[in-house]
Amino acid sequence: MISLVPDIHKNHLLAALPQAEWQRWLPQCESVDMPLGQVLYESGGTLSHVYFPTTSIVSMLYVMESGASAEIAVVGNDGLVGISLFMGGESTPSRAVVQSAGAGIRVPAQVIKDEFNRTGPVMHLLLRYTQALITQMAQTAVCNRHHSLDKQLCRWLLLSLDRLPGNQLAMTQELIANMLGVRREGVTEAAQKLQDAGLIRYARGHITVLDRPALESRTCECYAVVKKEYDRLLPRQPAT
Amino acid sequence: MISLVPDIHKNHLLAALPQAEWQRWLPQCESVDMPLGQVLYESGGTLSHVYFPTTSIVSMLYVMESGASAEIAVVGNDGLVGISLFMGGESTPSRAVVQSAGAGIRVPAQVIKDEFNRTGPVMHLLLRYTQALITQMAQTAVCNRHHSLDKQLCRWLLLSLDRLPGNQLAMTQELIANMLGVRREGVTEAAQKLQDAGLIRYARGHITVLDRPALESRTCECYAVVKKEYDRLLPRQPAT
DNA sequence: TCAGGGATGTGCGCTATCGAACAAAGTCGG
DNA sequence: CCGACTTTGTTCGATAGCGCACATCCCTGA
Repeated sequence: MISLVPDIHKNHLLAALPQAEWQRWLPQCESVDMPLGQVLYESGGTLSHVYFPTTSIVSMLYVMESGASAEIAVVGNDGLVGISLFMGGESTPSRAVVQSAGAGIRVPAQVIKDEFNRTGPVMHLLLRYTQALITQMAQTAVCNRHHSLDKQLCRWLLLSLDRLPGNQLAMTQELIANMLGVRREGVTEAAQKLQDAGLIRYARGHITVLDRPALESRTCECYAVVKKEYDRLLPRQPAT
Repeated sequence: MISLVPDIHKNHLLAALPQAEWQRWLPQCESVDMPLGQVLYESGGTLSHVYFPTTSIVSMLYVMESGASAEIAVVGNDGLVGISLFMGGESTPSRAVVQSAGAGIRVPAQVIKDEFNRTGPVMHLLLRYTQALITQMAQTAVCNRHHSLDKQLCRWLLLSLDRLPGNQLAMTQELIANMLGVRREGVTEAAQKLQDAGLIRYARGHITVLDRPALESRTCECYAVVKKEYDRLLPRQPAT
């Protein structure tokens, strides 16, 4: 019953599967609301479901003993949250938090494990997605090391934008600072530069991107590396 | 013929496999020398073999347009180089370089793919290893963001040491700087502190760790997080 | 309509790290 | 044993980002 989960094609990963595949587990899918700040899982915790965001964004972030945090990767309508279920580890030392409110589709953990273990197209798609995620994490490490906050903010905006419909995102500077692992004031300053240059407009937790190409020209190479790898590993034409 | 590749048990990943598994592809294994600086694969390049280091260490690093570099993960006798082969991407945007000369075992790409596709214990072990590697990369990102060079150097020394036999490593400060993505002078300074404190001794490319516990107490939480996750995902008792 | 609180703006001293230039010491081949 | 090269040590000014304190602004709800 596709009517049960009309959003299923809004998640690129699900959309990329041959019908025959996802129709099998469609009955197990469930549309869920994902409010800002919701913690999908805690560091070291077990996962009851896998989440496929459709109009939301989820951050994988690591929270240190000191309370400081850093984003490791971002997942939106291009992917899924909970790879450790099929990778075999069952948990990870990071936390998954809804960073931009919206909707998603969730599937019970056992269902995704069973699908994975059929070792067919689903497995290979999930593995390719995992590799794309690995690239994102690797590039985050590089970017954290070498690039200025200004550039990192551009990268972050673009990565988020790519994973949402539209050119807006609801996000305070405070939250962005937590993701990037920097001070809120630093984000204020960097965002101001972008606003002064006419690339974005923001007000009290709402950011609108006005000039995306300019944003791309201001970011570091990291954004392009990640995007290219996602496009390579997960082409958007529907399989079949 | 185990005599062909006597070192096979020196790689923990291989050692963790049930005999029945690796005996199947043992004939395809090949002991190789891995000299310092050898590039196992280039960013975006294809892999002809998968490498299981035994007494060597391999760094996955990303080299930026500017020439600056940063290590993403380190692989030693605990793992393998070339996960993209079975993850389905065939390549990655990073480079794999031998960081500490030694030996390893290599297996033709097709063999590892075939083994993986049997979807048995080999596959699950490789996936769990991949998840451990993911944790390492994630923690690298966090560490790059928040921790001082001093602490990062300790983490790096410990991670390297864990992946080598003995308590020595052959490594110039210049090379370490490339891995950490910092200036060589910074490494000199940090290493001096450690030497003054009697934790290590180094001379022209040779580092001896004298007081490992002290090193562990000086490092950041990142080391323990990674180690714990490796131990959890890849317990050392031989399977079967 | 007014108070309260969330969100953003600003200034200031501080520190880690950078970039560059150069010195000293150890190693190796001839 | 000598010279060239590699490796390590030192200094100095520049700078990005930090931590803190506080000002301002604007939305919301009573």
